[in-house]
Amino acid sequence: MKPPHRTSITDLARALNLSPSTVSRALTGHPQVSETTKARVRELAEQLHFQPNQLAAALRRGRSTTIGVLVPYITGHFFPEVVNGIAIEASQQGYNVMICQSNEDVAQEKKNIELLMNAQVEGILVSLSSTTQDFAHFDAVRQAEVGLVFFDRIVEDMAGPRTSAVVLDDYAGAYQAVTHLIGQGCRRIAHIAGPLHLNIHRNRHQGYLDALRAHGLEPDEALINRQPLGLGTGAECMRQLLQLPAPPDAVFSSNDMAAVGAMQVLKAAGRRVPDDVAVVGFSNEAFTALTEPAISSVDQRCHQMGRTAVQQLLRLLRDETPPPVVLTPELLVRASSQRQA
Amino acid sequence: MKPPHRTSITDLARALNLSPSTVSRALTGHPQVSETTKARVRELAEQLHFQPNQLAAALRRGRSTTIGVLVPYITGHFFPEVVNGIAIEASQQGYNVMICQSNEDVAQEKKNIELLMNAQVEGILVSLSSTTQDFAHFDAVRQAEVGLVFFDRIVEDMAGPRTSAVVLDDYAGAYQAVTHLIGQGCRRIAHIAGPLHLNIHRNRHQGYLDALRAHGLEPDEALINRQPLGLGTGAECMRQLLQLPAPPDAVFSSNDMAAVGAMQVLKAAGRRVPDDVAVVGFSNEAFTALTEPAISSVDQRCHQMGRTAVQQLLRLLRDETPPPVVLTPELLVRASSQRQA
DNA sequence: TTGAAAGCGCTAACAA
DNA sequence: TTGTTAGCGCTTTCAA
Repeated sequence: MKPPHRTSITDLARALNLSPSTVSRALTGHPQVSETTKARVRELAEQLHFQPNQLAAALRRGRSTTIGVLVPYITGHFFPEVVNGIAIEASQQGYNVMICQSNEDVAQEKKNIELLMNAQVEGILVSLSSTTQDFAHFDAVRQAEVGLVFFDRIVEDMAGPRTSAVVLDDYAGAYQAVTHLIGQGCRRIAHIAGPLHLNIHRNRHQGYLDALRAHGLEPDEALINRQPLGLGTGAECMRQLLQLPAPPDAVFSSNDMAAVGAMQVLKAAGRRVPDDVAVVGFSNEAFTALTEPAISSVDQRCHQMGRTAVQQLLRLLRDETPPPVVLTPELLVRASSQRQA
Repeated sequence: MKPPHRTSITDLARALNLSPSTVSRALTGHPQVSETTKARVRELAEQLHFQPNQLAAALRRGRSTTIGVLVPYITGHFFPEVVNGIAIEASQQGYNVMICQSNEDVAQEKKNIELLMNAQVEGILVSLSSTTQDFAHFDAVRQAEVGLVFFDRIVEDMAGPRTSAVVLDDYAGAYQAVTHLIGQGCRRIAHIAGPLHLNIHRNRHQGYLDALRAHGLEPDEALINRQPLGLGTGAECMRQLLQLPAPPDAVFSSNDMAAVGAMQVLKAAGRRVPDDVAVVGFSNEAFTALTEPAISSVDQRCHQMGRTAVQQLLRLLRDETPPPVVLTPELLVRASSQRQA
């Protein structure tokens, strides 16, 4: 069995009676190489389907042109969209992308960070696993002169060399959503808030509170629920709300799944959405457009977030120190919160 | 500014008064190294946070332990789920994953294949772009002794060295779905089939026809629609079906989006689902569980497909010649097709 | 404008 | 059990 020989620069050099260095230079378009030589080299390379060995080049240069991405998981709506943005921007900038998932597990997160470091990536884009409390594994990254950009789920107080972040302005999104509901005439707006130890939920909750107060409405603790967010809990929560002496005339949910659950209960109870109770969710999941009525939701600019994360990383690699980027979300008004004029 | 020196095997060797080879062997658990030396090496490696340079190792070994994945896009439901399966299996088998998307464009597909080859991947898992007609760019892959596994969207007649495939048995999925509808008492079953030039749609269509005939029902051309599948076309198609002299008592749609469209029209027209008209979709998209009623659908075993693709690749790399794998889909019966007993 | 030589960090014969 | 040596394929001084 003959060795699986892929054509190398040395091969080209031999065939053309040139030195490897010249061939290498010709291929990378070095200005000091004569046009004729360049032409000869390129022609042969083309003809033999020559593919340069990135590994060798990277080893020699000390630059891999690869960036690592570490997300809690790659399914659902949000992360695939962000990763899509990352992939597109990275490819435009001439970088490859290596993707890992932590499955919301710190141990795997740690392992994956090592893996990416071993692969000699030039930078890492991370969205933290929900179980991450200790951040020591990221120190190693920065010591190794590898860029680090957190997105969406970030380490709050992690200013540091070669580190930046991209987040969504959850506060503004919630504020927009609630302001919109008030504009539709709603006065008792419930909030399915999610567990407040997560910063995204905390910020959305604050946006909710501030929007109410800014319009002269006093938040009512009875209208606020802090259960984990899911279809079932959204439904359960709505049932409780309907039994209040003064039930709400709107619901702002911190995620879309819970909003669906709430809406199903409303419909089953014979309440009209949006006329009796208006509903707004958060994340702009694909299914929000498919329920009946379609659910208004806050779009998280996933794609933009991915692109921005890559851009931040490239700035870090140029030794700039870009401040964290905060993206402004966009409220998409659909039937669930649009009352007749 | 001091050079960004990451600890190397040579460093460890110097510090321990050993040769690099011994250190290397100790690190990889070579049996011929004394336990004491191993312990010393490991301890120092730990202490200095030593991370081996994969690039160098891969170059030397001629094996990158990286596999490439090329999909039309990484958003939506199907591909992220498959990629998830790939990532998990690959990681378990000690491989890294490099992901590219073709955006349904042959040119990008070609470019990405080259990119992956340059990165010296050991194998590539591909789902074809819908515009791919010419397959020359894949010949190069196999000539380079790189494994090639097609999944979902495959090259039909591409038997070849170091090549395999994983697909879903679309025919069986459709057959199951239609048989189920017949079992629910449906007799005039419409089919939103999608354009039949795509093999997946063709196979599902055939499954539909055969299931009908197997139960003594003659297919009615008036009940079959071949428009591209979307929310709008599903709705449009349903409107037409309702105007037939003998409208259908069930709809089997080749995808879930069109099923939602059809169901919205049914509800708007005051038909009860499933009692007047039962509905079954295909793909088990997340939103099928969220509509009202929830839509029965055929699950495509995305996760399994990803894992299997990796397994097939590893077999190819062991010089086996595994036959293509055909996965059997699973019908998930939900409210949209479940009539009272 | 081109070539010679060295070396990125690692591993694997072969030797001792 | 450990060390010596060579080289994976590429880039990059330095010299011609």
